[in-house]
Amino acid sequence: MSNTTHSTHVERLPTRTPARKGEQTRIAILDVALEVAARDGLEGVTIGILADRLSMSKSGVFSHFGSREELLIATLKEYENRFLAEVLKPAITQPRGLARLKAILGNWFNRLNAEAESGCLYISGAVEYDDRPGTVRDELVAMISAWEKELYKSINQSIETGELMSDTPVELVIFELYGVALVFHQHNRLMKRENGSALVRQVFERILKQYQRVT
Amino acid sequence: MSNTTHSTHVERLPTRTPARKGEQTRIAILDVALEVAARDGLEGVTIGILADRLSMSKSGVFSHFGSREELLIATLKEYENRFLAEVLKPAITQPRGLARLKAILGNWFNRLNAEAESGCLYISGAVEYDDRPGTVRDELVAMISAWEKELYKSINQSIETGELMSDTPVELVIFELYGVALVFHQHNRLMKRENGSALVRQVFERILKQYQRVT
DNA sequence: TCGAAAATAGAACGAACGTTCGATTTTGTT
DNA sequence: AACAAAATCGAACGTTCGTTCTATTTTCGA
Repeated sequence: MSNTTHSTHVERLPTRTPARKGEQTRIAILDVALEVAARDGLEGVTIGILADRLSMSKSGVFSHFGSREELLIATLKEYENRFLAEVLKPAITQPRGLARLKAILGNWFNRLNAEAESGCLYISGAVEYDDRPGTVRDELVAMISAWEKELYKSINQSIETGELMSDTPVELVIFELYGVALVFHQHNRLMKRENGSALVRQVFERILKQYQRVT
Repeated sequence: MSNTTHSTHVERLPTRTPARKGEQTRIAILDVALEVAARDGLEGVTIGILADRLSMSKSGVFSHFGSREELLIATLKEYENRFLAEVLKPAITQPRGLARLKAILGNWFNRLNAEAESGCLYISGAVEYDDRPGTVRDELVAMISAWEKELYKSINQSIETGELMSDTPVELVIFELYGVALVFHQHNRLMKRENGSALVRQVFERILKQYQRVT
C-alpha cells in the first residue's frame, strides 16, 4: 500500500490545474476494462489488450494507474458504482419495507439477466481471487460484503414494518439469494440453458412468500 | 482391445505388466495438476509449474499429453473420477429412493466441506471457461451435465418409490442444490466465513422436507 | 545381456506479460 | 504566443508461457 519509492504517481492538490484530458482517457480505459472483464474476468484485463482496443501505447494506459493492481481495483470500483446505481439506487424511491425489497430484488433480477450475456465481475472475481491474497481480493470482499449488507438492511426493514415474519432467518435468506444468482450465471453462461430466468423467479418468489407475514 | 489369437506359442499368463514407467509418471503429473488446479484453477495448471514441482523438465511433462489442452482435459477427467468415486459410488449401496438420495447429498456435503480448503474444479472451471469455447469447456459441460443427471435420476427414483411428492419440481430442486454448493464455496473461500456448513445443511434439509410425501 | 522403444532432458523459438525510462506531443493557463 | 505541466509514445528489460526440436538416458521384453 505505502509505496514511497514509486514516484510516477503523485497525489496533487487542487491548487494546480485540474487535468481534463487525463480524466477522459481514464474513463475510456475503465470502460473498455469493464467490457473485457465481464467476458474474460479480471485475469483477462491486460494492459496490452486495453492499449490495443484503445489504440494507445501500453505505457500510455499504464501511466493512468501506476500498476496493474491499481487498474484492477479501479475497474472493480467502477463496476460497483454501476451495479449500485442500477440495482440499489432506483429502489430507494420505494418506501422502506417489502416494497423496497421487492424493487431491489427485481432490479437485481434484471441485471442478472442482462449479465447473462456479458458476465458478472463479482462472480468471476470471486473465483479468481478466492485464494490470492492482496488488495484486489480485499476490495472484492469489501464490495460483496457491502452489497450483502444492503440486502440485510432491506430485509430487516421489512421485518420492522411487519411485512416479513420476525423470525425470518436473514442470513440464510441472503445465502440462498446469492446462491441462486451464482447458479443462474452458470446455468446461462456455461451450460447455455435458457430457462434459468424462470427458475430464479420461482426461487425469489418462494422465498418472499415463505417468510411473508400472514395478516 | 483384446489381443488377436495369432501369438505363435503359449498364450501366457497376464504377466505382461502394462504398468510402465510412463503411466506412473502420468499419474504423478495429474496428481500434482489436481493439487494446483484446486487452488489456482485450471488457469494455474502450467507446464512449467508442474515440471518444477515434479523436478522434471518442461518437455518431459509436456510429452505425456501432447498439448496443454490435453493436459487440462486429463486433469478434469481425473477430477471427475475422484468426485464420482467419493460422492456417488458409496451411495449405490443404499436402496433406490430417498435413502440413496440422502446418501448422495451427504457425501456431496462432506466433499464440499473438504473442498472448502482446497477448491472445486467444477466451480472454478465453470467461471474460467464459460466464455471460452473449445474442448476443455465441452468436457467440463459434459461432466457437470452427467453429475446433474445423476441427481436427476436419484430424485426421480425417490418419486417412484413414493417418498417424494410426484409433483416435485426436479429441475428446480437441482438448480437450488447447485446454487447452494456454489454459494457455499464463495462463503468459505472468498468471504472466509465459517458458518457456511450449517447454512448448507439447513437448505438441504429444507428441500428434502419440503417435497417429502406425507404418509 | 542386448537393443529397440519409451521416457526424459535441454536448449531454443516467438509471443505476451508488467514495468521502466527517456523522449515527444498535447494540453491548459498566463 | 509562450511555456510548464500533463499526457502519451516507443523501445527495452526480464519473465513466463506453450511448443518444437534434437540428444540422451532409462526402461523392459527377447
